[in-house]
Amino acid sequence: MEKKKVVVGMSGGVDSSAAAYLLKEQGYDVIGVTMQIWQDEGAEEMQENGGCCGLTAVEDARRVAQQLGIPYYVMNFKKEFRETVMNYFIREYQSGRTPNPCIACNRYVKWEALLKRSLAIGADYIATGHYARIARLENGRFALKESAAYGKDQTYALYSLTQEQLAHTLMPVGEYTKEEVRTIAQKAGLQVANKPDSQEICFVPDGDYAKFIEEQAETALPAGNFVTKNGTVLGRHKGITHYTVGQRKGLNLAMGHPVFVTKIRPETNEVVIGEAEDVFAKELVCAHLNFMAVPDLTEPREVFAKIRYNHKGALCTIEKTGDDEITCVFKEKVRAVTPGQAVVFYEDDCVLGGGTIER
RNA sequence: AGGGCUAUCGCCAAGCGGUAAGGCACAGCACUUUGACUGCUGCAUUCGCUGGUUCAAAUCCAGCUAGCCCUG
Repeated sequence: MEKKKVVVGMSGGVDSSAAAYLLKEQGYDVIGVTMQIWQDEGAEEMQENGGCCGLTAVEDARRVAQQLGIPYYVMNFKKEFRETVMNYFIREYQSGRTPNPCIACNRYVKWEALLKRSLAIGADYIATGHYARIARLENGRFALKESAAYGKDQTYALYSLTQEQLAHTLMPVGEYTKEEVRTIAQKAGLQVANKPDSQEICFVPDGDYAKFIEEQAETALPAGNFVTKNGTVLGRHKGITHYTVGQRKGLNLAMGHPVFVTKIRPETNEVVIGEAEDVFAKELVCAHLNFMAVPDLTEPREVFAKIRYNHKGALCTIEKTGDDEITCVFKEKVRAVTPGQAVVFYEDDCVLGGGTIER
């Protein structure tokens, strides 16, 4: 019988390289693809920028593909990335919210644009080096399950995948720990086995996202006031794009004790400042829902919710409070519920679904 | 232009004759496929200025300067 064809998104890093290797071993007809997303042509010295979207990506990925003896292509997704990730990123910050570009990239670029193009060239699946497992549940639905790698699980950033997308996705690395993956890459003789993990926002190489926004938008948002919840003015802020809920550093407020951003009010251009305990909240409301393990939420349910990447999760009760809205009441207060970030619901190690935090 | 008080790192603030605490802010690093949080490290050879007393002064004395308060 004919081998299934799979397109592997190769970043040049260990994980996706190992993924390609594993799939080849498993007998798939593997095609390596690197997505070109934000790099400027001829961008010279972004070399350091390892990881998911760095520039050395193409070079490293091509070498790995060659080693594995699989066809390799570079596909240009700059337009899609620009529109669905960078512009979204800028817009969100300018609205006083805090976006998660990785989630947008997964959703719109990897699992929409890349999948579409891959299917178009005759592939049955796309695969990535994400630390997550895909399972077919008894109810017939596809769902993500947390990876075997303790601190590395990436299901949070993938909660928005649809059934259709999951049906055409493979994540071979999800069965292993990071150490095991490095070992696999080493044994396979891949030179990228020891590349450091990626981090920070790939299209903001120097980490100064606020500066990036100002450059891209070609205009900085106006300075405004830091205020207490009672309206007392504490000082001036540099523009709301510089802040996020729960932030402490960079406020330049010497109050004698640490103070934190509690809320951002775009309407009045105010950034509300409060005490450490003021940034804890008992509940949140999310929208733009996506369901995974279940088709919908018909009655209240007790689940674990992660409200940011690397959040350990907190016990809560979720209930549908609108057509496309869920209210989540936590058993214990959680720190820094931040509009714009995603909340993902888990039952055991299985992703039930999630949404975008609105308030 | 009478009287009193205070002047120590960007902010707050210990110190009271024996050779500059601490907090906040700030910086760097670590952590991290988002933003944050967190942790670690660093951060006044110098105490408004000028003299004096003393083996030794930020600490005592005098003058000057500045700010605050009260009384003109």
